[in-house]
Amino acid sequence: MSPPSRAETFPAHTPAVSQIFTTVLSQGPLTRLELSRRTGLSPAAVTKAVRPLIEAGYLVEDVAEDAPPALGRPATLVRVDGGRALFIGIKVTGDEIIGVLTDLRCRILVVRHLPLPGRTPQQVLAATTGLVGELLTEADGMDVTVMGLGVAVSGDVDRAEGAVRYSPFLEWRDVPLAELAAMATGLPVTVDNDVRALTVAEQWFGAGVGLSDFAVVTVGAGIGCGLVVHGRVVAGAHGVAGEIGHVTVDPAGPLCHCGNRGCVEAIAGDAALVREVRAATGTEVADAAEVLELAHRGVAAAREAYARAGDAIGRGIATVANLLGPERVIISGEGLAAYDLFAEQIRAAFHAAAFGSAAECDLRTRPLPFDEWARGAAATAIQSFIGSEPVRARSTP
Amino acid sequence: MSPPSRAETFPAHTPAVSQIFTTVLSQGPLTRLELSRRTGLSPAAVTKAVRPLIEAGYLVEDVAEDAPPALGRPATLVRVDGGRALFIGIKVTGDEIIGVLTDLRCRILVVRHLPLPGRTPQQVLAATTGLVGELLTEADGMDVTVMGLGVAVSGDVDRAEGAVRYSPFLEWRDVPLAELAAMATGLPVTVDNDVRALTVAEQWFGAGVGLSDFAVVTVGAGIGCGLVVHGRVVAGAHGVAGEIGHVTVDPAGPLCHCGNRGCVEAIAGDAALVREVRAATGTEVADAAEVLELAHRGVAAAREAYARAGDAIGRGIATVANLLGPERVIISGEGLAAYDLFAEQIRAAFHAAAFGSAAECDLRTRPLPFDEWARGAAATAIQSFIGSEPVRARSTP
DNA sequence: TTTCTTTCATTGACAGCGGAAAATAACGCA
DNA sequence: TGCGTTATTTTCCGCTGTCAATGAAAGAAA
Repeated sequence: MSPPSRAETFPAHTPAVSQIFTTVLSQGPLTRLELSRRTGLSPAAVTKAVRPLIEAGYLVEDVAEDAPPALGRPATLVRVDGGRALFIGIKVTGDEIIGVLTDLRCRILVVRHLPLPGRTPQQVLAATTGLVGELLTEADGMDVTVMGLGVAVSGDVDRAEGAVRYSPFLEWRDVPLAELAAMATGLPVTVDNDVRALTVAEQWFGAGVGLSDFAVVTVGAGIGCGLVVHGRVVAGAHGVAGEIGHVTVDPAGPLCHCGNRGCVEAIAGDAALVREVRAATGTEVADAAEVLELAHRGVAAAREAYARAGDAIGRGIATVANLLGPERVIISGEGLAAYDLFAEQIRAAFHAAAFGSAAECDLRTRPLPFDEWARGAAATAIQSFIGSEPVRARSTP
Repeated sequence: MSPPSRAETFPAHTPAVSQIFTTVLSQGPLTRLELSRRTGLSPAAVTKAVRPLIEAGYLVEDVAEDAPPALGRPATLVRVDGGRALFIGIKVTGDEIIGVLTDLRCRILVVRHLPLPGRTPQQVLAATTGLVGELLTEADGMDVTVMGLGVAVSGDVDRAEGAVRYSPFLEWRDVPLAELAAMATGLPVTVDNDVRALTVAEQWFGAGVGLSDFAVVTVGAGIGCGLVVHGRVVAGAHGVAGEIGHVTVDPAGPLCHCGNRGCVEAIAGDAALVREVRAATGTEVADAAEVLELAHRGVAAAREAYARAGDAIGRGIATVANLLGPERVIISGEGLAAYDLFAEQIRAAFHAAAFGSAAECDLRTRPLPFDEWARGAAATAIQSFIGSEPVRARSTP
């Protein structure tokens, strides 16, 4: 039972309050004066924005422990009370759904997997509802309310409407998933594309904190990319963006399922690795994990496949860097388990193909447990909860 | 002599005033109510924002001429008084500078060309000062003040600082051009990259009006690209962005001056066209104009060169569309004179390589007289004058 | 101990922006 | 002349963030 004096909603969604909270959330404990510097608000405005957040229990004060003996009044730190609210994130894949229970700081508390009986909206919705129920039961013991549910799905997703426009993988068209899930669970629901959700998580809680222009590249079964430009995740006018997987790197390369030749994904995706090793060795290879094992055992065909994959990924990243000039590119995804096998190739290809000072972009890798996809979904729920949705009038800015 | 009651500075740079003025400037004459709808402001706020703009003479009222007999009080249109202020735009090329005198609506009034005696900052500055002087003389007869000077230079330009970081073409490094030009001319000066300047012009006065996500691709000696994402021109963290010319479309293609193979520019730039035709026919070919003539006369080698160029450009545009999902791509540049020769190839290659609904992007061509580059420079000066510079605090948005 | 100095934080008066609602204006039409 | 209708303006009001001064909490100096 939470203290009755605390309202269960977030304080007013005024710009300053949202901005202050978001800054504390992503940039760790900060003093008010430091907040003032980072946000450009006056110290007075910071005080006024912090107060309701502390009263509502979302922020707490904290004395700096390892404070070096400094002159003047010691600063009090302000940090987010992660335990103040809980969120659930769900990632839908082809054969299972993964759910996480996180706190307000998007730290994973519980992970649950559930196999999918099928891929129809009804089946996925039923499984989601079940998994959410399990996680809610877990949350019951924690005396804190679950404030939102985020769902991440691959494909063309309209986040504002909470609808899946088209998901080739699930074979869905125009499914109002947010509405359905909200009805079934009673929670506020956000639905977003999986790569974009992961990008939000990186932007707020990961390697993208404090950056206004960066990219996340995921390597795995497919090759995906989330872009942050001018501090906002790029959604694309037609729901498609960040399709680095279908950037052509070699028009004479292997055929891709999209119909073209030499897409990054057709060279560096899991299926491509398996196919290449199969063709080169003549032996049956089951999956990417086996290719990885062969490569680590020193099998030349497998190592070469990884080298080609690294080259394609590096070129793809260079294309992103040449077009957008991001400060950083975060390379992640399940395929990163094999990072030692393509690291060198990625960097070499990137530096060869990056134009001018685009090469100064910081390439950084982050291991990505599969759960992180679900965490990304939770991050979108947190974003929505604290009301920092990007909304703008329809005029020329 | 301008009326003494009119202040020579723009009314307060409050958000609403800037937004209203920008909207009227780019979306033509509008009624106040329509402005309210387009900006999301209340009708009252529109009235209050419009008044000081009218008092200062930047906006004027206008009765709708072709008004269909409608019910109720007839609306009064509000439009920008182009004659209220003048601006000068300068484009620096390798061997000459081009200057335009424009009105507040960025309509070109006078064009002047001046050959460059050399490329040192001193020489370019002297020529610029001279050309600005000539244009100021022209302006003298118009009884209106020149309010700003914009300079467009190719290369890595830091617009905020008004400095040219690195221009390979001019062989400049860290030239504080804005400061120098301001000293020499006494005008407020903006300095920006040439393609970005052109993009600003399209965003406010051209085919990008009302769009928050689009791209401008310029075809000519080089292949350039300006990107608008989330309503703002992309500058790139390291000063480089939009380098579509150095996106690889064929790793086995011709060597590019950037050191790589098969860049768009290495296939579709003027130099590439000349080189290919020269190699195929064995005859001497002077420049791109001659290639164009040969192609129009039906010479196969020339037509094929254009076909390959169109293919490369189409693939490059598809890459942009796959990554960013723009609503529209505006194809422009001097090379567009040969558009009939590559139109088909551009579209075919684009549609083949665009992934999913990225193909819904609207490809549109705009002829670009060379003067337009200078007009772009003037557009940056106008933008700066009316104070809609994108400024944001350094926190996570 | 007392008093400075320094830095962090808060307060309270205040200005200005933008919103809501009501009033006003300018028509066609009966 | 009134009435309905749409556009615009006015009036008032709340809210947000700034400014300038004040308070708070240390260490340093006297």
